[in-house]
Parts: sequence; C-alpha cells; structure tokens
Amino acid sequence: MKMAQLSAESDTPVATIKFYLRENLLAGGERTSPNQASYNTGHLRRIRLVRGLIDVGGLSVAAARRVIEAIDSELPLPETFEIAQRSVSDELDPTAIDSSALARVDGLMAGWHVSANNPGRLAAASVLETFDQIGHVDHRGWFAGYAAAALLVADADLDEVDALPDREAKAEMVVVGTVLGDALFSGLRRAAQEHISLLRYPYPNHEITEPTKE
Amino acid sequence: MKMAQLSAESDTPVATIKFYLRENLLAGGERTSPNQASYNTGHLRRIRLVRGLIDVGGLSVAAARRVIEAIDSELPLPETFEIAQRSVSDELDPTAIDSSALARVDGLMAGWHVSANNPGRLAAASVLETFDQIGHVDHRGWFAGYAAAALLVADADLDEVDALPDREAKAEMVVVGTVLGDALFSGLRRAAQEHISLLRYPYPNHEITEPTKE
DNA sequence: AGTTATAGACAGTGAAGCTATCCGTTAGTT
DNA sequence: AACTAACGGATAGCTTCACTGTCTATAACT
Repeated sequence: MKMAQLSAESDTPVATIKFYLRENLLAGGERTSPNQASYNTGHLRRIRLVRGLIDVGGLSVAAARRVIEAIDSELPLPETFEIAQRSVSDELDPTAIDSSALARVDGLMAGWHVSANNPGRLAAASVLETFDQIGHVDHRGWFAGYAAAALLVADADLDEVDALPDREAKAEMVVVGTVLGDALFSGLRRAAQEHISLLRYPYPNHEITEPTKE
Repeated sequence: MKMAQLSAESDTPVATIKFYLRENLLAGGERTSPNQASYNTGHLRRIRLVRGLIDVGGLSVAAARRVIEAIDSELPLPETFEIAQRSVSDELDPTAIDSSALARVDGLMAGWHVSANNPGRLAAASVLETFDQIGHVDHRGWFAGYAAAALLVADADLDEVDALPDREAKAEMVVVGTVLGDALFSGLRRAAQEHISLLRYPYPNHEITEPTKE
C-alpha cells in the first residue's frame, strides 16, 4: 500500500500522516527505494488507533505517543497500565492537594488497596477540593455512589483484559479501555441521566416522542 | 472588595480576571466611580467556579460561558440540564455516525427513554465505532457493565439534585455535577482499577506498601 | 517525455487561553 | 497639594498545540 491509499483508507490527509510519522506515532513503511515506501494494514490500524485516541479519547499527541510506546514496549502489564493511567490524567502535584479532600477520597475508597500517588486518587481529591471551594458541602452520599460504580466498572475492565490471549492484545486493551472507557462511560451516563430524569418527572416540558434535529 | 483582593483570594492573576470579565464569565463589580468597582463574595465564588470548570472539569472558555449563562438564566431545569450536557460533549453530527454502532448503543440502553439526539448516546456510539475500526469486536459484556454503572451514577446524580431547595441551587448542581462528575468518576475508576488488579494478581512486580514519590 | 506521487525537511497557520502594556482616572498616603 | 499605587478599559502580544502547506530531488506510471 502506498501513501495515497493509506491516506484514503484512513480518511486522513497525507500531510497529517507525515506529521504522525515525524511525531513517532506511526512507524515508517518498508523502504522499496530511497524515496518510496510501502505500508501495510498494520499501519492503517495504527492510524485509526491514533485518531481514536486523539479525536474520541481526547488525548494530546504527546499522550498518544506515550501510550503507543507502552503498547509496543515489552513492559509487563502493570507498568503498561500505569503509563496508560498517567497519560489520560493530567499530572498533579500531590503536595498541592488539600489534605482534607485527600482524606475524604481515602474514606470513599475504604478497603481498597491503592498507592498514595495513584493519579486517579489525586484527581478525585482535586475534584472534591473544587466542590469545597465553590461552597458545596456534604455530597458524601453522592460520592459513595460514584465509588461503587467505579468498582463495578473496574471489575468489568479487568475481566475484559483477562479474556485476551497475549501481552500485546492485553496491553492494547488496557490502553484503549482506559482512554475510550472514560468517553464511553460519560456518554452512557448522560443518556442514563435523561432516562432517569424522565422516569422521575414524566414528560416535563420535554419532547421525547419526536427526536428533533439540531 | 477590590480587584487586588479578589485576585489574591481567588489565586488568579488580575489579567486573567479581566479576561474573564471580557469573556462574560464574570459580571462586573458594582461601580463606585467611573474607574472603580467593588466586588463581593459572589464574584469570588464565581471565579472559583469558572476555574473549577476549566481546570478540573476541562471545559473550554466558550463551554464554561454557556453553562454559566444556563445557571444564571431562569430556564427550567430540564433545559439547563441539556445545556450542561451539550457543553461537556463535543458536538457530533448524527448522520456521520455508523448506524450499526448506534444500534448497539441502543441495545445497551434497552428500556431506557432517551431521545435520538441525546449527546451521550451519540458519543457512546462513536466510541463503539472506534472500537470497530481498530479491530476490537465483541466487547458486549464489557459495555453492558458500563451501562449498568452509568444507570447507578445517574440515579445518584438525580438524588443529589432533588435534595436541593431552589432552582438556582439545583441548576448549579446540575452543571457542576455533570462537569465535575465525569472527572470524579474517571479518577475513582483509575483507583479502583489498581485495587482490583492487585486483588486479582497480588503483588506482581509492584510496590504498594511504600508509596513512591514521582 | 511528461505528468504525478513520493520522502523528507522546514516554514507557516489558526485557534485557544491567557499575559502584558498603555492610558487616563481615582484612592490613599504624606 | 503632591506623590504613588491601583484601577477599569482597550488593545496587542505571547505560547502551545495540532496540524497544513511549500519545497526539492527522486521515482513511478502512461
């Protein structure tokens, strides 16, 4: 496959593919002459993965490069998992986070074995800190519901990884699951919100029988 | 309160506050003379809200403006909810989404009352489409776990909104809950992943007894 | 022989989110 | 009254990010 076809099948401009090559998001094709190379379906899949991570998962190019390197590496799965987690979370300074918020997060995760610098733990604490700052108090019951749901989802995540045969497949699932899982969940959550709110307040002002065009 | 104090207490540069004023994320202070104004704690809270939405929730300035206008408006709650949902989701063209992916999402949400153009439904479908494109098939069991968890969370969301007294408080909770709820859940999910993975594979190569510094 | 495609280098673009500078007032201090 | 610091408002500039476009020399099709 040549560049033009790769571009057509991935629906990605040639200039963008060249950019991904420069950024090491994509390995070069097999050389057939000094200024010609041929690409295979692996390249095509990789471009689609990159675009999925960036467009759907919302990763930056730098984060996408990190997780792709983690897939391609021979690192053990836990390390790959950690790279995926760190790449989707923005780096937080643990010392900058309110200790009361941290303590409350740890309370939500009572009985969980989680390391102190788990990026999710820090991110959750900074969310709780934000609630404090804008004057929201005592959402404990609400937070507890989130913790229960997170446990459920994490269990499903691990099931799915366990079902795969080899390290490469597992590693890709870990990365893709971590990145796209967030997007999937928040989408389903919004849909569920509409459903539940219609359950509780049947037909307020709302049109549901005829889905409208935007 | 004058500008300097507002800046100090919100830990936000004066130039940034002026930027927020220009962008209508923040109302002007009460005029005391042609070039002087005084701000109150409402302004302070608002700045913290804006920074929470942008820094923690990851909203763009434009999205933050939309949701803040929705809070301040007198729109009924369902409309406010919808604005919040649309502001945190990127706008997707329904016609551009693979119909098989949409059908599978609808399968996951069997029994739910969700309008066809719910942004979460479309977002979830585009995630499923991405899985297809990178050659992942049959994650149905996994997806189903997500749908169940989403229902749980949405129920908790509505409980929390119901508990509040007036429209203004409810509206702010809707917006803040929608935006920060995503961040909270994904944080807790990452922590839960570490916990579950340690439960299943006790102490792989991993250090958990002594949390390390980055 | 002539058009088109290619690899690779590099400069340029446009959006986003601030940040800095300037101006003419006003407030507070001395 | 004089002086300094802070203010509101306008405008320009900065930095990062994710591309996008242009160029050259070579190779491939027709």
